[in-house]
Amino acid sequence: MAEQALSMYSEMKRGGSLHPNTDTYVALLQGCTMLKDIGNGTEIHSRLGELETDLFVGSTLISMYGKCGLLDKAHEVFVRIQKQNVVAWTALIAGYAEHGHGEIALKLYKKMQEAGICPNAITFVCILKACGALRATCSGQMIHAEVESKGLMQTNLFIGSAVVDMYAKFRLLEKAQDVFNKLSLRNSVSWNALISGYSNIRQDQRVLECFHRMCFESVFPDGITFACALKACGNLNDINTGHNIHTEIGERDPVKKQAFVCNALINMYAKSGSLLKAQQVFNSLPARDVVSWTALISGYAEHEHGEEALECFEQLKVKGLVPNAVTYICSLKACGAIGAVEKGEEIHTEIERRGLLEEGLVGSTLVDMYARCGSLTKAQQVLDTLSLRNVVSWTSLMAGYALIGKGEPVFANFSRMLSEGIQPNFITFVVLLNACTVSGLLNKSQTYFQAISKDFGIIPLLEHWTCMVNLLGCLGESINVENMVDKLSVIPDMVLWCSVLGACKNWGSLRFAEQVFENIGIN
DNA sequence: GTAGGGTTAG
Repeated sequence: MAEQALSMYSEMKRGGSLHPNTDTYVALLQGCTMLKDIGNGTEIHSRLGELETDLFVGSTLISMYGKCGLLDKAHEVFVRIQKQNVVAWTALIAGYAEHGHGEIALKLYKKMQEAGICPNAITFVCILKACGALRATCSGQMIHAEVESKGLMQTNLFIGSAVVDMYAKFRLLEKAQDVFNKLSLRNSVSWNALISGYSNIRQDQRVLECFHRMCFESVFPDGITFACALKACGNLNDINTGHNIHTEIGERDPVKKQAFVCNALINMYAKSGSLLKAQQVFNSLPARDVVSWTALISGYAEHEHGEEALECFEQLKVKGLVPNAVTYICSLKACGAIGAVEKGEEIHTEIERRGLLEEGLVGSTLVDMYARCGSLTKAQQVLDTLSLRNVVSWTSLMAGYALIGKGEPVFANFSRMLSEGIQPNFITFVVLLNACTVSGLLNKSQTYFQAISKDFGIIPLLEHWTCMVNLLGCLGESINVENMVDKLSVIPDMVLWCSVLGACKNWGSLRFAEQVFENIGIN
């Protein structure tokens, strides 16, 4: 439709005899908005002349620029409109709300009311969205109360869904669920608002419960519902449900053609380790975007197929696609896993060239890659250049030193990390205790072990006890191992028992080994 | 006749 409108427009320009009216221009600009065709949109705008200030044409222009993220242009048009009504205001607010400028959206909302214009249902939807994105809980609750008092919650499904979505974005899922339960009508959008909320806080079991419940209540899931459900299956390793959903999608024509649904399928199989299925779905796609490739790379990288992951990384570039930050992160993980340091260096150069080093987890993954490959000098260099050094990047570096048997730099970097005001996490302590083991430092390890709870308020976990048992075992402190097992504040798992048995084997403590086997229940 | 909801790779 939109394409047709634009080709009619070309025809009109060629003929030169047609005189489009406001309706024609509104339709044309809507076409450009749908196609995100800002080139044609701007050209049409330049031909408008006086018509630009018409309320209908002007509002459509604001919407077009707003949706395409050209907010300054949207604002300029808004100012030139003679008498802005609620539609013009809302179109402008929507633009800001949709492009991460919730703060401005809220300010405009206030100004609109100061100008004597009352918000309507659509304005509320936009402003609820802005509150959700900003995590503006106070304003959000006030707006919620206002729409409630106007009785809009029960009469307008858009509003009901927007309120559920807002609380979900606040991560107040109990509240979101509460609002949802009180809705008199629910459609796929209200369900999706709730489901995506659970999905974002990784309540994957809840996601699937909602999914089934929704189907039971005869509300048809759409592409977005399927995408959330598949993500949950991947996280839960629930390949059965995932496969059932796959079958269901195959029977639903518009849904199975949506790119993001197909990508969610690839991801589900890849995450659950069904790499063959992931590759099959991938191969069957008519068009593959960078997300499809990245989902596949991630699957290979996480399941010990580093070579395949890097092969995909090359292929995607051959196809003319541009890797993004997530693609680099997954590919670097593959390099770290198989020790492909040269490939890692190549990717590093690419990241620097494209200015992506500070994006998300790119920097810490790069440190981790060098550390795993044993290139500690490079790892240290990268860490030093990062403007934001977090606990993950510090710990990765320290783990790398421990891995090659160097304890001293682990302790030195730990001090530097603390002096920068970064708090260690439980993995940091695992690394520190391992460093004590490789350096044979019993006293130091005991100091760190005590510091876990005393200075940092973390309860020592299984992993920390295992480190201590390993250390005592290495040093031949068999009596201390026995004492430690008596004092455990955690329920031992097989990993810990194996460490204990390792210590027994080192020092020939057959008697204690027999006790261990009794404990595990093997005689 | 102009403005509005939920989504995939880390």
